[in-house]
Amino acid sequence: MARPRSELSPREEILAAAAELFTVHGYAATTTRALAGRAGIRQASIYHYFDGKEDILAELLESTVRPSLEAARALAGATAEERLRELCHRDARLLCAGPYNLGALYLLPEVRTERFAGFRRMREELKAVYGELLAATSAGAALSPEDGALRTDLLFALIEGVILIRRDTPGEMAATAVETLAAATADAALRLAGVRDRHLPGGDAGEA
Amino acid sequence: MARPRSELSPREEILAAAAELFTVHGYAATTTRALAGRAGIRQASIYHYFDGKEDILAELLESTVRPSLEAARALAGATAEERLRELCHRDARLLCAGPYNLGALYLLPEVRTERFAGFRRMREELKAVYGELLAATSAGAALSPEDGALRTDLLFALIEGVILIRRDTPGEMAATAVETLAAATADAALRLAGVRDRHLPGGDAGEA
DNA sequence: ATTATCTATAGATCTATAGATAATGC
DNA sequence: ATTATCTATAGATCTATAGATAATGC
Repeated sequence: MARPRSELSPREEILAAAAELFTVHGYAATTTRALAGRAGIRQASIYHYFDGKEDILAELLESTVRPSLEAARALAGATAEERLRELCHRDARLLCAGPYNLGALYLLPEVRTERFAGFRRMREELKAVYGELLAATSAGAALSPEDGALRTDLLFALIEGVILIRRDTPGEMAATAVETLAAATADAALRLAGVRDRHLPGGDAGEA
Repeated sequence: MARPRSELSPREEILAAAAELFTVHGYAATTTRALAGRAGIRQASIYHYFDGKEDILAELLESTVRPSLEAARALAGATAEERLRELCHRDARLLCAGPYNLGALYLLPEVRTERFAGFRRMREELKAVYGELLAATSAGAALSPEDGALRTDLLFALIEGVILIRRDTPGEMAATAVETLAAATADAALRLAGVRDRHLPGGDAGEA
């Protein structure tokens, strides 16, 4: 139709609208009409690009974990401790950067339904990587399998906790604030994991 | 009407139904009809007990943080470290005990609306207690105000992360599982806070 | 011929209120 | 007289589809 009111294709426009409205108001409370309004098209035109409202959320969810999962499989650090820090730092940054709090989509109650099992599986895989890395550290190796699983849950919960922190912060975070939070989260995650910091005897890595 | 189909008054029956349905399906996706059905009454009868659907959620939210907040103001521990552990342990237990994952109500997108400002204020007060306790520990006292605020956010995020952990656990947690998770969460929280465990050189307090 | 878009609407809800009826407590 | 409960429904949506119209790409 050659009416590019912005850089984005209509399909991307719909996804951007959904990213904003689903994260702020939730899935059920966001009508297809509101979505269309924000995307600059008519309500019915959404169905030319998506089979239904659920498909929009599914695409957003998967496009959000996929980069984390792929990055998790290609970590550069030499030791398990270094790779774990790298993973935590990167995920924390992904969660707090960008114009919308996309991680908040994970929190939506609708995500528990069968339709989003694909997303949940990817998220479980990501968590499994955290578990393997933790088990490969000297602190993690000292734990029983049950305690290791428990600590993995807590570690992963802390990373996802960044979503909650961001939700309480109004507006988009500045680039420096993103870095500060990501670094502090990685530090906190390693302390939680029980990894002793070998650089500074005080305990804090202190990248302030 | 003298038809107590259970121990609960109709009003409590409605709140119990809402606790279940709001935590599982969310607020917007739960209809007043579904609520009434679960409570064993007719849809319109809800309005005899509540002014509207929002009031039901508001009551659930406030009745969930209030105990945490009151307990936070009456901690028994002698040192700040002990009181912080006590607070973390108690909140973690409150979040993972009970038949429904009531903490999941905090995650609902609707909670950000003006109607629930009262709840949000109470939650902020609870977080402030965490911040004060952290600052009173030797580890916390060593931090700049900014780093202290950041670490408080992370500490609080970990505690609320228990909600996410529980959400991934099917069914109600057994009493022993609740204790294990609450203790592990408190341990993890203190490591995150930077509090050195003075009892065991290994790092873990280990109340398993 | 296919792709993109729109208007109009079917069909299914949903919240909250109106108004009736019955039980309860003075 | 008040409290509890019900049936019925007004009024407002909401999702998805039908079907028309126009632009695009062979």
